Amino acid sequence: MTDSQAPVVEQPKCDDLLTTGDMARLSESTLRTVRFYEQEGLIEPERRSACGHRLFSGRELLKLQLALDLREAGLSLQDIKDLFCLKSDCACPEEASQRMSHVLTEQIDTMQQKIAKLRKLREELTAMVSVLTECQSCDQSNFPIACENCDVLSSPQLPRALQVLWHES
Amino acid sequence: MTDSQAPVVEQPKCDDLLTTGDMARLSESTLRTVRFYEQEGLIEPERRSACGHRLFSGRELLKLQLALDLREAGLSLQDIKDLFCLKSDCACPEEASQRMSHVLTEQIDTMQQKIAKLRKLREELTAMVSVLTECQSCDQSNFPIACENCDVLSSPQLPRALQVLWHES
DNA sequence: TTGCTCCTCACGTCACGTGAGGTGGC
DNA sequence: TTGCTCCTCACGTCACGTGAGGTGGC
Repeated sequence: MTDSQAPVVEQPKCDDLLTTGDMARLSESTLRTVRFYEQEGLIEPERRSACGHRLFSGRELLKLQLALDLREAGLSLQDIKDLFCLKSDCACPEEASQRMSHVLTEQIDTMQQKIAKLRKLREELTAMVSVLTECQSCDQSNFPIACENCDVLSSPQLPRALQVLWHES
Repeated sequence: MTDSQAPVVEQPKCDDLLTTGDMARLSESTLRTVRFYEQEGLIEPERRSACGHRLFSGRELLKLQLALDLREAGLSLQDIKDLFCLKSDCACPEEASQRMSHVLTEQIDTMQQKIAKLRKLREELTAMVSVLTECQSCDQSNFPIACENCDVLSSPQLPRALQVLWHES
């Protein structure tokens, strides 16, 4: 298994720590967010450099990335903090895995609902764009008054977005 | 077509207006949100009642509902205001339909990306819950130190959420 | 008189954004 | 000396939440 030809010495690399800027770049967030998440107790630098710069481990980058994804999914920072310390707040594996599974299952559920809502809205907007292609070649001079009587908008089941964003009355 | 048996007189019903409370209930939002959206110029009451209560038309309810859905999808109130007055800011149907289609297509795109991100995170959490079922019947007394050497967590491609929320180091 | 629904300030909150002014190593 | 990256306040912003105190019709 060991390659004696190229004995790349696996350095312990215990010092390849990440700066705040590294963290921001690698997580596609901002300096401000990295500092804010530290202040809120979501991540913690391993130590500070001589001149006071924060230095984070790779594990903290993982935590930051997961936290950002969970935020985007709609969880509050408090929710995420609770998740981060759920396991260590438990006394035994049964309790920990049960509580964790319970919380995660709830979150999976609300994510599913969000996905469904987004899909529905996306469908609505897509339907609207499709109707609008008919308007691209409209030759009515009397705009937008003529729209009111236009047969393009006379469908009985006009998508709501079209009613609101295109129809007047 | 007219049913002479039951001549339901179609009232003009020009007065079946909605109160702020009606708007909040029917849109599943709050009194505060309805008033805030009015203040920001997204909706407008048809008139006020004698005692100063806002009275909205059904069309404003549609606008409010769409606005709330677009907000949930990630648009800012300014984005939504821009959408609401895009058509009337245009001079001809070609310009209006083209600009509207362009904006909507961009939004559909970002929604698609959001859906993809949510699906991915949901998959990650689902995978984690599935691994956790193995921990439900764990008989290790030495929790959580024993987890570190547990073969359940020794998979080479452990989901990130599991690494962050379950693994210690 | 009591509930209920509405009203207008006005301060609070959450998750950051955005300068202002300063430091330290190439 | 100049850029670059980092630092700490500290005020601003967006989309509301949350009382406080008051009104008006059943």
